[in-house]
Amino acid sequence: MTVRTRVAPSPTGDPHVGTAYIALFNMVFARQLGGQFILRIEDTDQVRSSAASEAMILESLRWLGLEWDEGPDIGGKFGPYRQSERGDIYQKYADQLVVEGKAFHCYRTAEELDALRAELKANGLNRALKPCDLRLPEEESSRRRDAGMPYVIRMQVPEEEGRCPINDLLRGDIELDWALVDAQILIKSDGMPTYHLANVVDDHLMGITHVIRGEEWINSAPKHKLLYEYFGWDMPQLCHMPLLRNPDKSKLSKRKNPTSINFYRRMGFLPEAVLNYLGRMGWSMPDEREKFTLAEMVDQFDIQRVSLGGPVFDVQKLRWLNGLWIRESLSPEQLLKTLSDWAFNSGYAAQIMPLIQSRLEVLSDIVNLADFFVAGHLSITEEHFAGSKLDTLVVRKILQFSVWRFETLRAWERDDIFSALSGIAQAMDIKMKDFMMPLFIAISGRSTAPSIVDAMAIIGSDMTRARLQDALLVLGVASKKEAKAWEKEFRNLG
RNA sequence: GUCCCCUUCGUCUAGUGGUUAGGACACCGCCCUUUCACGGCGGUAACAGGGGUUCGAGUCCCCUAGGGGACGCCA
Repeated sequence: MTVRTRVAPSPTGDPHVGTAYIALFNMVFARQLGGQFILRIEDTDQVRSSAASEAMILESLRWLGLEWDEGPDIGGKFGPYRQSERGDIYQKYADQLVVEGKAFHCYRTAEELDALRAELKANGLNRALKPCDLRLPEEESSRRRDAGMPYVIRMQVPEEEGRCPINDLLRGDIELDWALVDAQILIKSDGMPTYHLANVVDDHLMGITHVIRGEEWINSAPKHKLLYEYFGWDMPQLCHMPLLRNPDKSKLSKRKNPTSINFYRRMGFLPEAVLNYLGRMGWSMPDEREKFTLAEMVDQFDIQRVSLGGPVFDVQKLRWLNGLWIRESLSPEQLLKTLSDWAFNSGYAAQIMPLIQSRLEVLSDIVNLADFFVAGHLSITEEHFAGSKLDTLVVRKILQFSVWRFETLRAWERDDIFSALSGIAQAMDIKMKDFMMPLFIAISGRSTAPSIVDAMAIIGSDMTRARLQDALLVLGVASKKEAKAWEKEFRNLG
């Protein structure tokens, strides 16, 4: 028996706690039954990730204590489906479907697709785009082909009404409407496979027997099932886990919560505690104990004990559990080692030294100079911003725009951060000195501190974001009306 | 809007036809204590609503409501 999970990379390499959550349940499920657990980087979209961001994600998952098996070599190891090494294996299978009439080339442009969707909607048809919608007159089709226009390979799907039964390990049989299943693209115009094709082909080649994934995938299960049928392959048993939620019950998201494993690591949570907490999301030990190790979870695991309501990720309870781990599972000697491994080591602390050396008169000054490098949330108030020459409204915008800009930053490095910030300052026509003041306060808690851009790079993107958002909370987050206006203004900054 | 999934204290959950509906976080009170924390003891607090089935329903069925998700050349 072989279980797999797929992790989607993010440009900055920040692994989402939701990813770790799913990975944990995959691993525990597989290990309990003595099977293999395979982790694969999901990246058919070359824009999203780099080798560096993938390495970061895997490193974070290892930090948590997750371990996975290599799995069979199907033409490439972990990593993106770079066209040179991987792309062709999917192309082959897609071509096979085309030959068999189970997929077809589609020359429709993005504009045409928009129009077709709008037309369906205008006609009151709640139906996905079907092969018949996409069909072009034969001459037009060949004209585009001869002109060398880009095309995609789409799968054939049933056009008639009907239901597709899907079996879920936790929910039993579910029926979905074929009407909602579109002629899914299998190979994009750049030659890369989509998740749907890669997923099915990979899982088959790797002999995957069970797929545990997030609930958001339920709706695409019919496509996957159909592909298995087209290929004549056995379909793995599906199991959809509930989605982790924000306190407002929406799907756990970066905008409302720190979601990166790296944030919790920087914050000083122990990996054992984080994993323990994730294991309590939607699952409980038979004896209801709150604290348990990964090994204990593996030992006692029963997938049927997963409860289906989407659990709210409660940082307060995670803090309590982490405290329990610190108090009960660490000797004073181990605590010291844990602390130095965390931040008082030559890796982390060494980065700080060049920034503070010129400011130090006596060594004890370090506490006041560098506290914010090891702190989590800072306790700042409105008064901290009193020294700024700028209007509070402008200060709030600076903070918000910075947060938004950082969201699109590809790499979290000093120079990129600096140019992002100076770009905003210039566009807003604010002197760099005045522009940076609120950021100094948000990040360090003071208006005078070592280079704040360096500090941001050191404390990491999630901690930076969290502190900026804390500051925004102090000064007042944008109201709905403001948010709309600000977003427009932000876009126009260029 | 359409389809799918979900619904026990504010939050995480136990519960698989008969329970005073249990535990944990948070909150409140008391004790311990030079303070605070830890720890100990106690308290407030939940079966979304309505219909069935049944001697009996948090547990099974139906309807309604609410929440979430999906409707991409993203995964």
